Amino acid sequence: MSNIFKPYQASADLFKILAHPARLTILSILRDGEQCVCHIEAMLKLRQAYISQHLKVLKDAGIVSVRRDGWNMYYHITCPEVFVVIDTMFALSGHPEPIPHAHSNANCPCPKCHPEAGLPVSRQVIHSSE
Amino acid sequence: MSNIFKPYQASADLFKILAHPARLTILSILRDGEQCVCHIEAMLKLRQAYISQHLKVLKDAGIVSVRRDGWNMYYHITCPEVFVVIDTMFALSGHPEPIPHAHSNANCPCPKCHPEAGLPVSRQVIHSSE
DNA sequence: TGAATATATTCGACATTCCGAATATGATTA
DNA sequence: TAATCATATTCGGAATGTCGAATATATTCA
Repeated sequence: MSNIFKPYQASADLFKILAHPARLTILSILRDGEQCVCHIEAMLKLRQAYISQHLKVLKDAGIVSVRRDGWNMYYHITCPEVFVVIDTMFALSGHPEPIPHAHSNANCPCPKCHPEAGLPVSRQVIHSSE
Repeated sequence: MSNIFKPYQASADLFKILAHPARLTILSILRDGEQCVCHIEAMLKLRQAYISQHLKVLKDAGIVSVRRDGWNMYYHITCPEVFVVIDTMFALSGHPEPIPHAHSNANCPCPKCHPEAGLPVSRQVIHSSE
């Protein structure tokens, strides 16, 4: 492509990665520590494959990495600097400060959130919150 | 779309605007003051219509505004806060500080750069720089 | 080994963006 | 008014992104 664009190509590419609300939401969930896919799934109530696709984009961009633990894949942030960009943009678009990620352990079936951690999610008892 | 994304939609939209090297380059030119389209054209050596298309995107997003002066349209930044985001991203992608925009007046035929300002560009004498 | 589980990949339809070519618009000068 | 000038818009094809459905993979348990 045009040679003039060269210095801004990398920035533009990274902006493109951030230009999707699903990915921004996923990053906000990973922000305060690693989470497995099923946790993200439970939080966002979105299809697993859909989340996996976005996680792949983030991973290919070097923003997150994965660690396997038994059945589960735990994703974590490897480039926390992106949050400086994201927070600035978030403030710019009307939000004074980042939204804290509410870990609603009660409704999340993943082994990290659930008391009976380690059991297959399908065998865990979901505690109704009332 | 999904309700969960709502808080991040505006941020994602703005990221999308910034996710193009041509637009980042144009913004860097406008950074230190308004410029007419033909100045941008001369700096980037790109087709006029192409630049106009990107300027429209930036204008629709509320990042720049236009002022007419005779034949020329002068664009200027109306949302300088975006540079906080851009600079942060630029630093993140390997550049310690923003690239200063070199106004090479000698080669730019626009009325703002040229000594015989006010004449149609086509009638101006381009001073070779040697 | 085979079934169950969490997650990943592939495929395809659809939407959007990119960008060149051609043309239109609106201001200015003769 | 007609020609000229800077800039804008429209159109269309190619490339890319989105996202659902189906399927594949790797791990663990029985």
